[in-house]
Amino acid sequence: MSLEARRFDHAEDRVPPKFDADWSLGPSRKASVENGVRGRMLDFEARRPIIDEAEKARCVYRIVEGSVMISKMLPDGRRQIIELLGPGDVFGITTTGTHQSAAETLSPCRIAAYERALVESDRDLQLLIAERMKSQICALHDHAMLLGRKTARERVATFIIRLLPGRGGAGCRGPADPADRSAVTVSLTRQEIADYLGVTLETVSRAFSQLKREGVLSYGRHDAVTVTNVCRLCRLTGAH
Amino acid sequence: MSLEARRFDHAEDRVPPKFDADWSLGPSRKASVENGVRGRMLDFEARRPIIDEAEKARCVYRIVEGSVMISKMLPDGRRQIIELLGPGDVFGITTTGTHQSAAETLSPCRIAAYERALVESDRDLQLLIAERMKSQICALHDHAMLLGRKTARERVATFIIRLLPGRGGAGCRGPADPADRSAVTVSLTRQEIADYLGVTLETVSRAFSQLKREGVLSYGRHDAVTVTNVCRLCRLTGAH
DNA sequence: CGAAGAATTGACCGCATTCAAATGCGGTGG
DNA sequence: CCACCGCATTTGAATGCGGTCAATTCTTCG
Repeated sequence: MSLEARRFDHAEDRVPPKFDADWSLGPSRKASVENGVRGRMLDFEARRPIIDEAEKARCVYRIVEGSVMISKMLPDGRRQIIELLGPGDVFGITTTGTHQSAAETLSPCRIAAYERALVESDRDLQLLIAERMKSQICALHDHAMLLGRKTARERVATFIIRLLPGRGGAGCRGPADPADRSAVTVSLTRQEIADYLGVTLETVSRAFSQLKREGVLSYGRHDAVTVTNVCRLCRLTGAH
Repeated sequence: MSLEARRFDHAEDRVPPKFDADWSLGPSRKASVENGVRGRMLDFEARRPIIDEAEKARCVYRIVEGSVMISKMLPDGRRQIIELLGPGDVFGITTTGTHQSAAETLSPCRIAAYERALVESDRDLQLLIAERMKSQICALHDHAMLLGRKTARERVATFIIRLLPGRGGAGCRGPADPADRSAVTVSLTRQEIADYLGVTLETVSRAFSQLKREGVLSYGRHDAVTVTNVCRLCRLTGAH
């Protein structure tokens, strides 16, 4: 159970997003929204706020490129990172007129912003968004299991496995290659990983160190990790 | 962090659902799906499994009446209850062809089951489902915050507040009525509450007892709780 | 009334948090 | 190139919240 009340405010170095006027509203086309994107296109640098918690909800957003984190804070400063999103994922969805969580870029991003009115009038867009919501719901389910029932070690193992595209899920059945290595870039700080996994940054650091000591991971720079034994890591996630 | 590996199998007393042949497929009508419900109508008694984890996904479900819990289990028996759902909520959504979580009724239920093929061909239905997915995503976000960052006491307080319809959210600003009581029925066992909140049943029990001792709650039978002081309880949730 | 299951309560333990200090790394300017 | 600074990370030691194990009480139901 985490009680740390450390405060976070990246907000002080807030910068207005530089966005191209690349938007083509026009009459609703039947054609896929994938290609000719309606709505504004926004470009952000890494670590820029996109949505503030409690901000008035104007748009729904869809990531074209880059990664974004969605988070919430309690009044005393405890933060939980709710989702880590990548290309295709949507955010800024709310049932009230107000956003209930904050969004911030983790890497340079290209993001499509759809006015709420536009979304409401465009069924193709609604379905595009709905489709992606489904997979995000599944991810939220998995994450609830992690947050509610997994040990710190299992959380970290699960986190790293998720960074390996295509591994850990359906691809990781049985003890495949014993000496099976794979490099990943961890673009989050220990604090952010901790806030995502519902533990403290010290606990995350200890888990990384232990996995390194045990020969499951190896890394020099903190963000360039090599998973030395994918299958062993997989068995540490609690899910297998 | 929870490590208990108690096993749950309500499944042994499985009973085939008695469902009326109340379905009216017919050609897709523009009219709201709310009234003339397409798809099968199923009736369940309380505590009946609807979906098994890892079951092949045939249908998407929508609750007409009653309440349902969605859960997941780790191989060693740790269980997490992911969502508690009521009328209007949808479940059985998955991106793969397989369900990734189990569903079980908590009360007698009337549930609409839509064949996946039907859903894919019916845009009105897709939008109806999408609309509800939005609010469920928001609930999942809130729950992630609870699971990741709140203390046991705060979790229980939050849980009880959520049972009070219309309270705790937008309705609970400022110290309103000081002596403000409200009765609720807790239809979950302590074990289920625990699995929902990511703690043990003993911890839930202790939290209830403490709240009772402090005069925030009062109850004789375990499931008929009166919140003696709603606002005080609200302040214990960590969200205010 | 008695049995079975749920809930409560107590005692002890352990994992993760908390507090604190040391180390490592990247950037900046002399 | 190196010294220095700021920040993230690592590591250590102590504390405490919630988990675990176990015994008791309460409730329901046959």
